Amino acid sequence: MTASRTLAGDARVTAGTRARVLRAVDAIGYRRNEMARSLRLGHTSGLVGLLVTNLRNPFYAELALGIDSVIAPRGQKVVLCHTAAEIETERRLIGELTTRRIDGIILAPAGADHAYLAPTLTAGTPVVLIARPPVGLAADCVLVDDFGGARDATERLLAWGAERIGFLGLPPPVWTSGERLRGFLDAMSGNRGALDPALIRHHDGNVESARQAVVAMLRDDRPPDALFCANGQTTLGAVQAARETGSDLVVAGFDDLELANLVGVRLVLVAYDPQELGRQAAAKLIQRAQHVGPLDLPPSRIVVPTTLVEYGLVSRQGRADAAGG
Amino acid sequence: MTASRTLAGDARVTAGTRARVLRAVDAIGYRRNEMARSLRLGHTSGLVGLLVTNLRNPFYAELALGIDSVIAPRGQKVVLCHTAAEIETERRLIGELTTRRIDGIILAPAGADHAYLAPTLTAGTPVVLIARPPVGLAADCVLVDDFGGARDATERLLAWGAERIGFLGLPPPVWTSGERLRGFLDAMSGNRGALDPALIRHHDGNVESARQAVVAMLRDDRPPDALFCANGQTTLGAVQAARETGSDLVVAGFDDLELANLVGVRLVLVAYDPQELGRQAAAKLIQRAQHVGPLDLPPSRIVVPTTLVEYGLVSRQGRADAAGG
DNA sequence: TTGTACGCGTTATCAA
DNA sequence: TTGATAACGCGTACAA
Repeated sequence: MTASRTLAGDARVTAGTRARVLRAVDAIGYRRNEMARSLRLGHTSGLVGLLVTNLRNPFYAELALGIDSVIAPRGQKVVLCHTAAEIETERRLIGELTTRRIDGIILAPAGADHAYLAPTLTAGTPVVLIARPPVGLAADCVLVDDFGGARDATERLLAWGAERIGFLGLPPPVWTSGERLRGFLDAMSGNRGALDPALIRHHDGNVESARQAVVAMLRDDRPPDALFCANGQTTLGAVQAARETGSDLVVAGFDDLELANLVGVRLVLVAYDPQELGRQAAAKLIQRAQHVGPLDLPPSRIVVPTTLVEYGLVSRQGRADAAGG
Repeated sequence: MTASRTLAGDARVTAGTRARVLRAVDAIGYRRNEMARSLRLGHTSGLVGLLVTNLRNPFYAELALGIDSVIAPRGQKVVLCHTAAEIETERRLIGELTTRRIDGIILAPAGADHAYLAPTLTAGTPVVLIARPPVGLAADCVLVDDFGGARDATERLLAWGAERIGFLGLPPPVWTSGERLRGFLDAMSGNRGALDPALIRHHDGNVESARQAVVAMLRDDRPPDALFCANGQTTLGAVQAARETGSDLVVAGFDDLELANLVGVRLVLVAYDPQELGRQAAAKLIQRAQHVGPLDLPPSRIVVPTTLVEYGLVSRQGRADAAGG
């Protein structure tokens, strides 16, 4: 129909007919159907799937923002899916997304084995893994420098003179916690005297379980004088525990913290830019979508760097007291 | 084709042919095209658009989670769009979403006038506004009890014995800040002596501008002894300023805070459940989609309640010191 | 400049 | 039980 040409901005339409078409469009509130358009044109959906395990973690909101900043200028949008860390949910959602001809998937995987994604990749839907490397699969991933960040933070604790350093994180199956433990141990290898295997502990993953674990450590006969916390929730719990027990515990942890300078605990935190992870993942997805065969380009592993941020103690009088007193 | 019937689980297919179809499907990695399917069936996209002004605000992540918890069991998904508080971007995104036959839109509007949404509504796409009521439009909305929360928190400051209470928020065009100012003034009407119009101020919206504004107030000849902060960023800045100047300022504020008990400032915060807003908005969207005419059901205004949370001062020795010393 | 025919991938309907 | 045909709304190619 001529209407199609008019709306497409085709020059071969009389000004008169164009006006008539536009008037009619306005009258009936016509909007062209993008689904039908995509079907005819062989387009994909213009949607990028983002699957996350825990939307409450502000990390994922920042991640989404980074992705959006790259894909929105191309007219693409983010479909946000919450897997609740359930592998079955993750698989089902991936299936539903691919049948909608999604442009690509950015996945923070729940499970340790990602082989089930192979058919999705060979079917032409690019997948980029976030925060964990692929296992049993050749796919792109964007990681945080978990090992280096943990090592650097631990070395800072040693430089501060810590003599008994503990480690608290999530149980081993979680890849990031494992890497952070490796980084911790690497730093400690230079000062084995400060390392007591009994001070390497794990907790459930929420703030409260971390708090209880740290309280238990602090009330022990030989409490640590410093603690490395493998994730943000752990750090929150540790800070609460240190204040609650009146301990002088010095804390290192992954993920930066709002108001960290005011919590009354000496801290060194591993900071990184979650938006940068999103930007890198989205860019890789776009690059991958432009290549036809999945193996034109070898799978890449992009590592986002970390930095340390120190927080001393701010006294009630407003002096920054870096000596920890 | 018989393949369609097989995949649809139609009973009128021989076990033999069914097996042959499934084998072929497996061999070529066939996935049915949901876009074509929707076109034929007259379905909508199964997507709900969520447009937010600032993804970095954790409020929106919680909101998305609440929405997802209601729509995911129905097979729907959230399309997340970041408007960056730009009205033009908001309008463009809404246009792009409606052409994709989106099931509905949940919008945290950037501007004050929402009349431009009327065609979208009459075209049959339900819209629910979040956190701000519609202006120039008959549409559903889900609000926080901004007025009541602000009033309650201010009354708590008065009950604590505050004698000079300031107000800091975003400039008037922001509806929520206006409501919170109304609530503040309502509470103060019972104690006009504590009210000094010179202590009602506004700032830009980020933590740093709030901090500077509060430092200025505290260094004034007649500083406030308590401050109501109209949003979360404001509260963060105020807490920093109070600690930095060594002031005994007591702070009330909207939005709860992580580690609020440790920041060394006596606080009363207005808390609410952002997930509940999301659930309510999604439920309303679904209800609206089930009614054909836009006016079968009158537009509703759902208000989510708030609660107060008090934080005293925790001394370094671990005592909770509710007297503020 | 405008209208007609066809096909994108799928399913409803009817014929075989 | 299976295969053929038409149609969902749109855009391309060609005819008028």
